[in-house]
Amino acid sequence: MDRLPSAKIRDSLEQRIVEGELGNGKRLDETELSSFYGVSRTPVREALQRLAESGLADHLPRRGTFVRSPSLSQLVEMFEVMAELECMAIRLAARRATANDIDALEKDNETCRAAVAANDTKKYYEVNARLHGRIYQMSGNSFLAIEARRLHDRLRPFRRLQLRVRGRMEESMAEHDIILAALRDGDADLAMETMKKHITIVGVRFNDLVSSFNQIMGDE
Amino acid sequence: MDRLPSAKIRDSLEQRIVEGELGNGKRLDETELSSFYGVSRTPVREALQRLAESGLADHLPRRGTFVRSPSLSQLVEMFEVMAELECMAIRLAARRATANDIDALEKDNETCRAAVAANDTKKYYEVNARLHGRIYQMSGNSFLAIEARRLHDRLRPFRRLQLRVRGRMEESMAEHDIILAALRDGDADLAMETMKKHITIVGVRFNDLVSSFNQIMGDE
DNA sequence: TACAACGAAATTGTATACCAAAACTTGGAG
DNA sequence: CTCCAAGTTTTGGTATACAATTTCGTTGTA
Repeated sequence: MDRLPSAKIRDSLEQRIVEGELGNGKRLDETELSSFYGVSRTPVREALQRLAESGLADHLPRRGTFVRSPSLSQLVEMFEVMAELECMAIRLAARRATANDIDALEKDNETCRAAVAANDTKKYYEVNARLHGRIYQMSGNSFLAIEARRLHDRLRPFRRLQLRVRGRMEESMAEHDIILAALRDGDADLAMETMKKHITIVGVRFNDLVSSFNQIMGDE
Repeated sequence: MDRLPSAKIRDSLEQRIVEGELGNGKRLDETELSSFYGVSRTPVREALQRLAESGLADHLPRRGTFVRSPSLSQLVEMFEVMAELECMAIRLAARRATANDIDALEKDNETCRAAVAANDTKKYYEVNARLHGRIYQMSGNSFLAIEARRLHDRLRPFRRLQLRVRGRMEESMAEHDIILAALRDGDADLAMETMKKHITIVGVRFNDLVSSFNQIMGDE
């Protein structure tokens, strides 16, 4: 699998954006990026076009391309949609999951729990993402899986908002437990209900959210 | 609003794809397109990158860019997700709709009904799209509105599948009526339930679907 | 100081020419 | 007919040039 430089650049930029290295309206200078990646402007421009198309950047004609960090209200909207997609995935997964699938989830969940105990947030995020990705796959709807993963990735830098709230990490683990148990029982309704609560940030007090948000975004 | 040539080409290609002019794995030749649009290869290549990113085309390294027509199973998956998004939109809209909003919907619905009576399918599709778009807006979640519209557009050439089935058009109108009435009553549950039925193609018999699909796609 | 106008510098968008690498085509040879 | 090799085509990318704008800095003025 020999990917093209332009595709690699696109992915690298995506990663650097969602990891926060390039944040908050940062200008993506074509010549600067071409020297950074050691290529000419052409592949860089193509990468930027694709970033803009996928919504991670904003392209203003003859002005430049800028990292698009969603506003707080857009962020809430995105989480609202994410909750719906996760809900849908778990509902389908509850119908289609095999014992093997659920075992794999349990395993991830235990790894997650260990990460919480060890206070290893990096590990937690990583395994958590894998767990949710597994659920998307288990839904049996590959289009849903792709879209959910895309949105999940895009929300990654903001997901920690959910965990800033005191005790949220333990609560989150408890929700995972309930969801997995519901999956084993084939109780789609309980799984959905818990998942919606699990994802949504509506329950987070608005002030907490705004302050965390400003911390992440650099406040200005 | 002076758009760039590359953006215009991208949109033109998108339109030509969803309208069916460029269908089913059609190769998008860079030099051919550049002479067609009277520009050099550069802006064409950028337009193709964006098309591929948005999922309307497939980009195979060093082989070319091809119109991506979803397989039948992918199509079912996409409609499944579409139903979920529409459901979500109508649920939110039921909470937030003003009398004015609903009046506008009623007006579109009447225009729709007239189009059905006159057997004017083109008009029907157009107004139907406007009506659904209005519901997305009414959800108050602009991110949902954008995503729903994007998927709606991508499914446009296949939406007629739903209407191929005998009597589906009248049934569809009846569903619109129920949804609007439910909106007026603030009955989100009824609106959602009807909307889900309205969008989903699961109810369509599989054979009907396959044969219609093959007709559209050129069968081969 | 504040500010408006003007011009220089920088950046984007496209054109053009060119080339390497990979894929496709074609024309036998067996 | 199948297989293989040479030639052709197409893509991905470099380098360069240049028009269209935007941005920035400076100057002149109130």
